Amino acid sequence: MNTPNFTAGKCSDCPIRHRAVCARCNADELVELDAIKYYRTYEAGQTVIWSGDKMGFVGSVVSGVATLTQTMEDGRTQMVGLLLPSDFVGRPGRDGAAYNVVATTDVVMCCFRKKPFEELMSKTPHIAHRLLEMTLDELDAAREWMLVLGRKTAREKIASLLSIIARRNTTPDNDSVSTVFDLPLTREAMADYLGLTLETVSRQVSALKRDGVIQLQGKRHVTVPDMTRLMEEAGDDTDGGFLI
Amino acid sequence: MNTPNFTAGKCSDCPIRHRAVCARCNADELVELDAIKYYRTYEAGQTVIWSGDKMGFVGSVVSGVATLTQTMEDGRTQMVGLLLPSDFVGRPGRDGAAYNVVATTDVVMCCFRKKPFEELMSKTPHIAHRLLEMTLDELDAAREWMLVLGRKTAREKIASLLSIIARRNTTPDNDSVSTVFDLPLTREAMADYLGLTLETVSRQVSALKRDGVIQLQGKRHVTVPDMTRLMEEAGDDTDGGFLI
DNA sequence: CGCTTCATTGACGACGTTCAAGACATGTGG
DNA sequence: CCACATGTCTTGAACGTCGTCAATGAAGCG
Repeated sequence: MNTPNFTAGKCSDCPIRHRAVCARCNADELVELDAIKYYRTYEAGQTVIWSGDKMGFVGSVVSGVATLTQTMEDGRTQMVGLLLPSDFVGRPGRDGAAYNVVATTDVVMCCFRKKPFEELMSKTPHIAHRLLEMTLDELDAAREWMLVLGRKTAREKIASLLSIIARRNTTPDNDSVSTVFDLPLTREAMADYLGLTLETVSRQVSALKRDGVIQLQGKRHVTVPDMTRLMEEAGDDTDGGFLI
Repeated sequence: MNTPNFTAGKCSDCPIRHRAVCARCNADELVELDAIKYYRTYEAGQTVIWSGDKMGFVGSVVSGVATLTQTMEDGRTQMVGLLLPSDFVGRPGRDGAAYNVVATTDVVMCCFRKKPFEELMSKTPHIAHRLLEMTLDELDAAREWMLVLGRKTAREKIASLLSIIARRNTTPDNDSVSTVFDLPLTREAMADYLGLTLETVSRQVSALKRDGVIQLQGKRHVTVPDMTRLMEEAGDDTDGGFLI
């Protein structure tokens, strides 16, 4: 139900039309993209791409959530990206995948065959410009996350993750102030995101609940009565100083 | 002496001509860039840009080393980027700086006035393409660093930092195998990079020295007798599996 | 019902931080 | 030349956060 059925294919009806890599394209360019695109679906838990494998395509997440992870030989793993609808997957100009991509919910991807996509990119500036913009945003997000990983306590890390998900994933709430959302991640995935163990994640989530910062219905459904409080717990500036 | 005197201004003689944001530009485009560029020098320790300030320019590091840092209200700081010669500073399309930029050695910057640079970017694809490529590389580096911050031990972190600096900063060594370089960072800066305290950095550097992984002449001059050993200590794949 | 997966909770210990003292190098002034 | 100050780094001891290991609970499914 939070995976809307979009596998039809008309770009004009596409839910991510205005935010994805194709956002700036005009009608003509969309026709060209249309010719090299196809949809693929992945079930929750399925691996989309293995690190090191040759990639035949790049693409956008249309619906669902996927994760980007790195793994060391001994099995320690770190998530390095959370892919939400409209996020771009793959790197033009590179053959091999640098990370594992795993679907954490059912996922629909809009894929472009890589070679034609690269040619299209060099012909039309709109795609390249949008991709640059998106990459710069991701770089900012990665750097924000470096602060979380390097300097925040376990409690602050959890609060940071919750407020990020809340910001990108809120379902407009009927009863006013409080923010409500579903966690798209298991405790283990949260741990991999935050550089913690799943036990520590569980403990800190419980602690935030005990202290009234969040409420839980089941294990995944979260209510935040006071976002400002949550952001204070995250150690962030509460007065969101935004850059344009 | 490791700050070569380049403040003259002919792009053709520029030491970073082939790697910076201008790398792909042809002669005509260089002329246009030339018209909006100017050089600035900063002394070691000097702040180049304050986070939040309005930025009138973007630019490239020509020589020297600078750092990109984020700071929390209570003073905890995390380095999120290490700017070496040819690296790009600033974000086209954004007015305010998101990070502090501090020169750790004497630095020469090649600056472009922001507005004209943005106009030039939208006219010529070469600059935008090169910037996209560089941004993707930086994103990869940031993600690599997330693994270091989230999952590596203090000892592995130090070894990781040393091997990165060794890779980008090696002075070709007369006597064969061993790798020699100068650390451009204080212990405190290393700590800020690695999400550690300076005491822990000091202890782990001493430990690596005691165990023969590195040798020190003074506090900054490092000799690595066996790079493979160092990379093992870093927890990295020793067989550098490279992506193209 | 048993089986699996995901999550919670407790006890204990290791790793890294904190606090504190001291080493070492460089520079300044008497 | 020595006394003194300053900045950078090293080292030690005590502490605390988070990881490890293990048992238990809760929910979904054949």
